[in-house]
This record gives sequence, structure tokens and C-alpha cells, in this order.
Amino acid sequence: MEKKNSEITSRDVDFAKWYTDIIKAADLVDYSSVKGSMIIRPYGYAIWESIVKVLDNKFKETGHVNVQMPMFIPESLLNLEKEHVEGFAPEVAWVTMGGETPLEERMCIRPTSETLFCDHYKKIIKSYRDLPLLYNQWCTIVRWEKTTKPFLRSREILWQEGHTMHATEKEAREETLKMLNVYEDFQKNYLAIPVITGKKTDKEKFAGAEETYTIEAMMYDGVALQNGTSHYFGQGFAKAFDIKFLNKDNKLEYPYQTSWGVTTRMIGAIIMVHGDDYGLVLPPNIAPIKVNIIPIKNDEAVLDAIKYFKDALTSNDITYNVDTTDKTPGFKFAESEVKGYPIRLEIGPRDLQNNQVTLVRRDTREKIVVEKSDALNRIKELLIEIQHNLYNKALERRNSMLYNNVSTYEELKDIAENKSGFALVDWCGNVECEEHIKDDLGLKSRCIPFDLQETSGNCIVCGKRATTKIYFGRQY
RNA sequence: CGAGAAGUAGCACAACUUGGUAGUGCACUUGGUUUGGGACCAAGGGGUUGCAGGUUCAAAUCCUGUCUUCUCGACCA
Repeated sequence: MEKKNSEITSRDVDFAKWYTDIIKAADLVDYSSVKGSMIIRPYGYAIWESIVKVLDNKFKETGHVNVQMPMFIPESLLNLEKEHVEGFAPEVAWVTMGGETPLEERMCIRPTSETLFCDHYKKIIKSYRDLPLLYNQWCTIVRWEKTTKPFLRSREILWQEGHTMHATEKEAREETLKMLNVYEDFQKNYLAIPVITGKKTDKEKFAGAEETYTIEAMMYDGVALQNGTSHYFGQGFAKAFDIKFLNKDNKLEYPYQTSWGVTTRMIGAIIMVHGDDYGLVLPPNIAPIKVNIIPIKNDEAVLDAIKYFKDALTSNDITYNVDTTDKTPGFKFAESEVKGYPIRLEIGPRDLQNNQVTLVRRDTREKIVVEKSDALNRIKELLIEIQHNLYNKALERRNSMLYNNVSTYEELKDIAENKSGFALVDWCGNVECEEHIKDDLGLKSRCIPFDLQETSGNCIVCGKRATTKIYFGRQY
């Protein structure tokens, strides 16, 4: 008989329930008393810190510096760029009182900071020598979402937003794609999540952007999660905010702008791509704790061995946890799986009699008995193996739900109604056809993939000559 | 925001129909015995029943409002 701290619903029975069970069981978040505002608990936050550490380095390597902007945007400032304010107005939160006094002008809590950055850029950009300006900030933003779900959609969002200004269109366009590549690389190599990169349609692009690029991940259930975006703004905001610089020819010119961001939503993606019925599964490259050491019995030999491994892991820069509670081993094993530690190191008297220890990898739950002296090397190998295996498993599953040869509307309908995943279809480029698919089948356009957009076919909706191929899918 | 469901201890639930001031299991604390897949014995601690009103001598229970969570839509990272 199993007695459990917390039940986890099978992911194949009820994926939504499974997701919330995992989040609670692994102590990642707690609900707060405000809808859509989650409390990120230490273990959940450790995952975020792990993400921040890697990404922040990558941003700095690519020449960006961190700043911190205000959280309030006066209404008049938000209103300067027309498309932008129209896009965000329905979901901004307003501050109207200062203490007991009504404000002269209401202020919104930033839903994104383009306007704040532009207001500042206007003051500090004068010459081509001031460019490029490569800023990033880590902060929270507020968007008054109607439906919320931990990590996937909240009202207060913890994220990173890069905002850059460039002297030329070419440079700004390169920056937009460069940062998209940083995201793609990060998700592939650290989160072990395969993504499809591409361009959003006009209908789906960011309010105020000329081009929006996206990385689209597919969850275990075949549903899409937009896991990062990068925008090219052209000179739109610069003109609206009157940001000008003197170029080398001593002529006033508007700079070219980008912005890009990823959020704690990525943690939701890790859960929904890698997790299983035993709990969370964290890719080693992002797991805050890579090895969970479990003493089977607290006798002297075991404690000596633990000391040996603590030293060995520390000097090899491998993070670990030692579970010294007086729970039974079985409980600790289960707990270790719920938390998704990549490797479990079991050390018991029986192992030590044979000069061995037991390693258990979280991804396959395979038990591996190794010589104590080989254990450290095996751990290093396993961390790499697990990382690769998780990516390959995720890739395989995603590819099995990728429908790249959809040629008729009936096939698309069949996928929408009976299957799950992304369907690649020919599209004429008209928003009417895009909306038809959404209204009729509930599928939204994901992106025009960089590598698969060539077509000589006809639009799957209207039958006219297609201009591109495009992915459709359900989304979170 | 529209439709539906649910809120009782950290978790899962009981008591609600028929009002009389809350109980069980797990978790938690202490002591002991244990320890290779969610241990056992014993003794304990923890709840103004989501919140605010109303009805009543009396409300977890009946009524109203509100907040939160979940599901499905619409909206969105």
C-alpha cells in the first residue's frame, strides 16, 4: 500500500489536473489571495535563478547591460504609440489614487516597458556614437489576464525584457534575430526543449511591432506554448516618441528599435515537456540540485561515504542535496522523484560492503550500481546523458505530433478535432483565412517557420495561390 | 469577461438535505523502535468552516453579495 503525501493525477488521464498536482507536489508555487498572482516558492524560484544565471550571462556576452526602469507609466506616455496602446489597453491595471488623493493623471502598471524605455532614450540618444544602446531589465510586469494558470498565464509576470536602439535597420533586424537565436539555443541546450522558430502573422504580432518572431514549444499534450518573442520595431516608436540622433553625415535620423523577452512561463514548459506521473523532471543543465544523496541508514560508514561524495561533488561544481531526514528510504525515493532531481545517489550499508553505491537516473528511473570510486565519473556522464535523452525524447514526441503534410481542409479539421499538435499548411497570407481556421477549428497560427515556409501550393482555406507555409495549433 | 463546478486543519474528505458551535486519514510535534520503493508504537499540537452581510434564541449547515480555485469558451507571453 502506498501512502502518499500528495496524489499526482496521471498525465494521460487529465493533463490539466496533472499539471497543477505537480506544481503543488514539487513545492514550486503557492496561490496567493489575488487571482493570477502566484507565490514562487524556494524550489520554484531556484529554477528561475538557474535560468536567470545562464541567460543573464548570455545577454552580457552579447553586449547588453542591465537597467531598472520604473513600474508606473503615465497614461499620456502609454498613449503615444497608437497601435501599442490599443493592443495593451484591455489588459492594463491602473493606479488612480496616491494615498487619499486622486491622481491628476492615472498611471498604469507596466504591461511591458517600450514606452518607458523610449521616454528615457529620447533624452540620452543624441548621436550615432550613442548607438547601439543595448539594455535589458529583469522585472515584473502586470497584465490583467482573464484566465490564469500558474507559470503559464498570470497577472503579475516575472520576466526579462531587452530593449535596444540601433543606427541602421540592418543592425536592428540582426539584433532581433540574434536574440531569438539566444533563446532558441538556451531552450534547446539548457531546458532540453525543442522549439520551432519563425515569424508571427500580422494578426498575432506584438502591438506596435513591424515584425514579431517567436519560439514555439509543444507541450506533452500537443498544445503550443509561445516560449519567447523578439520584436523588430523599425522606427515606429522612435517617431512616436520623437527619438532622433545625428548620423555621421550630420543629419537627424530616427533610430531602429528591438525588444525581446522570456518569462517564468518557461518553467511551465519544463514541467509540461519533461514531467511524468512520478513528478517533475528537470534537465540537469538547469536543475538547481543535480544530485540528491539518500543515506539508507545513518551509520558511520554511510556518513563517511556521504562526506566523501559531498567533497567530490563540491570540487566538481555539481550541486547536491543530502536527505538526512529520518523518513524511510522509500519515502525519500518518491520525494526525490517528485522534485525531479536528475540523479539520486543511494548509499546504504549493503552498497558499502561491496564498495559500491547506487545511482538512479530520474529520466528513465534506471538503477545503476557502480563502484564507489567510479561514481563521480559516472555521475558526470549521466548528467550529460540525461540532458541529451530528455531533449531527444521531447523532440521525438513533438515530431510525432507535427503534421507537415496537410494538404486539405478536411485533414486539418481531422487534426483539430481528433488529434493534437501542429499542422503545417499552405496559406495565402490573408487574415480572413487565418481567422476562419481559428473560428472554425479553434487553431491559432503559431508561426511561419524559417526553414519550412517555401510553397508552390494553394491556400488551404480559399484555394488561392499560397504565399507561405504556416503552422497552426492550439495554444496555452 | 460569459457558462458550469467547488471552497471545512498543510492535503484529501466527513458533518450540510433535516440549524444546536466540527470529525477521520495522511502530514506536523515529542519519545522510542525502525530504515534497500511512500514504516511501526505511544503521547500531543493545529479550525472564529474563504470573506462580508442577512435570517434565527442559535449558522459549517438556510439566504444574499463577494473573493479564490478548477473546467469550457472569448482575450492574451
